[in-house]
Amino acid sequence: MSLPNDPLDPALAALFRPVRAGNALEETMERMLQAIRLGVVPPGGQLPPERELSSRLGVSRVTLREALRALQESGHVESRRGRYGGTFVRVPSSDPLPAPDRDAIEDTLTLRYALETGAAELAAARSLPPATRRHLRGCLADASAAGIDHYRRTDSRLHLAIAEATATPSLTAALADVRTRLNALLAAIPLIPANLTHSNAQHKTIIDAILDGDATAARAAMAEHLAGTAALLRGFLA
Amino acid sequence: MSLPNDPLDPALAALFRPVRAGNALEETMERMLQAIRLGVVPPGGQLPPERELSSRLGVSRVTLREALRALQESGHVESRRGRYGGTFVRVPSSDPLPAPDRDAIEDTLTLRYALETGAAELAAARSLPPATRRHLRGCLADASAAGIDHYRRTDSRLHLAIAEATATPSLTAALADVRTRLNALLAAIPLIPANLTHSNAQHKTIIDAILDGDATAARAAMAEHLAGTAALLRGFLA
DNA sequence: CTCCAATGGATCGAAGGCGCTCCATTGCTG
DNA sequence: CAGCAATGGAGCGCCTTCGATCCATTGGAG
Repeated sequence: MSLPNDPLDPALAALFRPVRAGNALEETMERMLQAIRLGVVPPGGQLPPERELSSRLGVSRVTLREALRALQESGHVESRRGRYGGTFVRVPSSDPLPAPDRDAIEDTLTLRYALETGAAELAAARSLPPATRRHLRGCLADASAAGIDHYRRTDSRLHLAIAEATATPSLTAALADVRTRLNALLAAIPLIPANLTHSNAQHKTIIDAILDGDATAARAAMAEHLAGTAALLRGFLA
Repeated sequence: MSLPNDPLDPALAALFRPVRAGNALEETMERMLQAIRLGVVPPGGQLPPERELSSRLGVSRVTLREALRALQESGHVESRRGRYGGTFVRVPSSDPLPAPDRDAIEDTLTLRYALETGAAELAAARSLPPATRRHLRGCLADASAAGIDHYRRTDSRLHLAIAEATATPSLTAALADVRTRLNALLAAIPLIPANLTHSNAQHKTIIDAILDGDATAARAAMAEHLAGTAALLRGFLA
């Protein structure tokens, strides 16, 4: 009649995980940093007005402003008052991220594999509207043209664009999360020009397959692309 | 220098989504209901002690107890005091779930496709420990033996077991979430014996492929299995 | 029979977060 | 040059949630 609660069924552990990601303030800061680090809001770019942001994040304006004030003091953003004022992203900001442990690395890489290969396949299987096709090509061009400074930001945007192409908000959100975790890992290893060239070629293969509507090829190309990054990370962080 | 915030970049929407799932109390209730509905804690089974649960859920005991009291009044659980007391799951409880809209259906089914096919492939690609192999066979047998009353619970457990077999906590958690959303959809359509037989055959194919270590076959079998459910749902809820 | 350990039950003060309202600044518009 | 609109800045009272502590109940252990 009673369960063996000692080793605790892994299914239970999955369901009885923490309900809230902790402090609302910290979580808000984390989100804003995500947007900056992923390059979704580029350096110099303007964040949405506080009233809109707080509403989107489901957080009071008071809390949002506390988060923004902290980011201001840490030099990530800058606020200007008055009409046509706003909050702006300041620097490319190379913040040191905490080094994750081995289990967390495998967890991140495995979840990433499932989500990104799935997204690539699904994007290829859909009939993409012209605007989406343009966006994909644009992100690909940006990533190819990016020097070492902007590479990871444009790379993140390209991968996010693929997720968006599936028109599945949950999938995009999940992938944005895992991407943030991945960037935390990538921050700990050097960016080698040879890898960059290699990645660009793979990106082109992936996007071509998606635009061609070849789901199998898109999945395979993505899998190969991810394997490269995964091997690199395991090598540096093992 | 400023962003086109009007239609709002979908990537921004993905990042600037709500920080907290709302009320801590409601979220806690939802989690407990998940555990009950997914059959992770079977009818008559005992929940972990309040102190442990509140700690796992990252919620104060006060809040957890409020949630439990609500579930008690709705007849889902029952509490007994004293040593060897505890909180126990009461009935199979057929609660009516709110009907989701069309976009939510596609969102759920698409995310599910990405996660479940990924999980099947990854589980097959791993070298599974004996205990995991046994667990998979056990869940398969339970689902096959289950009558119409217990089918969806055992089915949920089987799919969760596949996710657990990947040894990737994030993936298991994500899949548990999407499964809950799926069950909300399934609750709105009838369970047809013919589908049940068909599903059981597909389950066997999937598990066999996983135990054989045939990743490609596992993915394909899972994709076919999901297509059946998806078509059924689209048919009934379109 | 007594004690004890494990569980649920209850209360209180402190902190976090929210909704609301009003203020301050700025630059375009007429 | 005066007004206005859009933005950031700041304060107040309320509700939720938390952490800690103590109480109540129960059944086995000694």
